[in-house]
Amino acid sequence: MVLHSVCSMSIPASVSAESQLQASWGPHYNCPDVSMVTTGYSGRLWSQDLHPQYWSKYQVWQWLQQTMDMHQLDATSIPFHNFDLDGRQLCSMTYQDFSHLAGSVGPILYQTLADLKWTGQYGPSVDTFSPGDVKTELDDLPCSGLSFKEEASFYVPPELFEIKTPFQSSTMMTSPNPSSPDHKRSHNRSHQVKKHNPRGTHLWEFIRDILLNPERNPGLIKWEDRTEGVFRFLKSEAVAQLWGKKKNNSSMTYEKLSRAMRYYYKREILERVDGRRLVYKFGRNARGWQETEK
DNA sequence: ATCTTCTTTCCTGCTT
DNA sequence: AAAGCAGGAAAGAAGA
Repeated sequence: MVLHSVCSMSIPASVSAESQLQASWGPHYNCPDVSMVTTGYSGRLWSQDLHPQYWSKYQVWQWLQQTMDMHQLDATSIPFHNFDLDGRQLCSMTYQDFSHLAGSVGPILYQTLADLKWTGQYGPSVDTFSPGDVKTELDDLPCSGLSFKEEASFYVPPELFEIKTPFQSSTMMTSPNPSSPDHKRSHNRSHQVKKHNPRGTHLWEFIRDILLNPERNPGLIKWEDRTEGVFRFLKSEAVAQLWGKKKNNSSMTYEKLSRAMRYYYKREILERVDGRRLVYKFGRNARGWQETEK
């Protein structure tokens, strides 16, 4: 039980390239501490006695993470990099600023911070802003509350590039380098997200997010028909490796990944595309891939 | 403790 | 022949 790792957002001087690759920027991916925080939450979630005004950037991020967690929101639905702010800057943000920077989650963050500023703890906002206020049932899927542009603007499959965001550093510290199958199993699903998406990013979301970031998708997957949601794997094994890396499973292959993909047919997250190798199509239950969500 | 969900792993057979 | 597809079966991991 370690709260230290939670978002040990301080960036250690020696973060290996490998660990960077394993990291991701959101709890969505493996920020183990998140659930710890949730678990340990007992009325007063925020342990800092400091007024928000005096928070460091690190503390701002901690607060962000915990707030998302508390509201059972997927942390991928906000661009953490937009919150590279210290407490003073955070406190000077208006309601509109929050909405602008965090989309549909903005009001929740604004309200939560407002409560915190005036009461020093999480108060009525928890009830005032239930997740249902900003989420629909279908919103259980990450990013679904945002438009394509919004999500594409901030989601960055961390494995695909080496830019280190502050949040990445927090997660990378806690990701052991897997070397054995046993190891991989014991660590990969620890806590990524919560109730509505308990195991963190699903495979189809991982695929979707690669597709939504063509500028950082080095020819792994491409759209065949953007409006119809048809896409094709260009480097099937590379995608599998990335998926494996994300799950701390070094033995992932496209064969196994594709089996998981085929299970999506039944759930209508994917539709079959007959006769075409490596081609899939998003189904009616896949969310967040459309340019303009219906 | 048990159930459920979402994979992961392995497999056989088929198709391209 | 190799790679990919289809889908059954079993099991693991973790949340409810």
